Amino acid sequence: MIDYDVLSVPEATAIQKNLQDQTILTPFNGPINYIGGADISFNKFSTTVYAGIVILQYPSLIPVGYSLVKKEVHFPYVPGFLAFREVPALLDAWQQLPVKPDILVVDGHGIAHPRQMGIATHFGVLTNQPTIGSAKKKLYGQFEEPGPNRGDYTPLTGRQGMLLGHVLRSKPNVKPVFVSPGHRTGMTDSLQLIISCLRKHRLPEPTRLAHNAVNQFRLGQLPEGWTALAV
DNA sequence: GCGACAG
DNA sequence: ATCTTGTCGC
Repeated sequence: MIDYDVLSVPEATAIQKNLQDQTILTPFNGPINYIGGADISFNKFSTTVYAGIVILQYPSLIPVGYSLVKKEVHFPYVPGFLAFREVPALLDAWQQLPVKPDILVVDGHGIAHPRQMGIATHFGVLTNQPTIGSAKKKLYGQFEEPGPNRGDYTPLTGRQGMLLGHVLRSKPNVKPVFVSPGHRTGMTDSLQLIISCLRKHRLPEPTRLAHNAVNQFRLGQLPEGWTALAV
């Protein structure tokens, strides 16, 4: 495995281009018993990142456990290269899972990226696992504001009008979220799955719970390692 | 040169 | 991303 911490942006770009043609975007059919949510948290100006993956039952969306890992990172945050900063820690959290979820929702974009290699796609290709990207802000592409009701959505397009994902109104009166396929998932199924994960909040349950977990972990409220919940 | 810019 | 008070709306 390449050491992301010592890469230059040009070298990272070359890696993205290489991983790009390994991406599989066929629709996800398989049944879903467990779905995962992945996110990262860190203190400003610190090189320590707190990564976590939460596992939820599907379709109840009841959390059954979480894998938390602390790691040092030196690759800086550069728009378009988020994966080189967060993927290493997420891989540690992933390997620590006793059982893998059927599909994973990553906080960030999938193919809605300049080179179609957002963090969800990058992580998916490396682990060969089905992933979906769910981001709070646009990185790349054009779109029209979706309607006001929960579930309303509009297409996110790139060069030549290529469909990269969707802009989804996850809740009334809040900014929309950006959904795009990561790896081994398609455009329609990824959008529908995220819609099925919406409850009372702006963010879909997998990433919302992952965000809560890594934040509590960073604040010392939760222990590192794998923790099974009593459900 | 100017605007955009995941976390 | 994180920091951080009050305030508006359902």
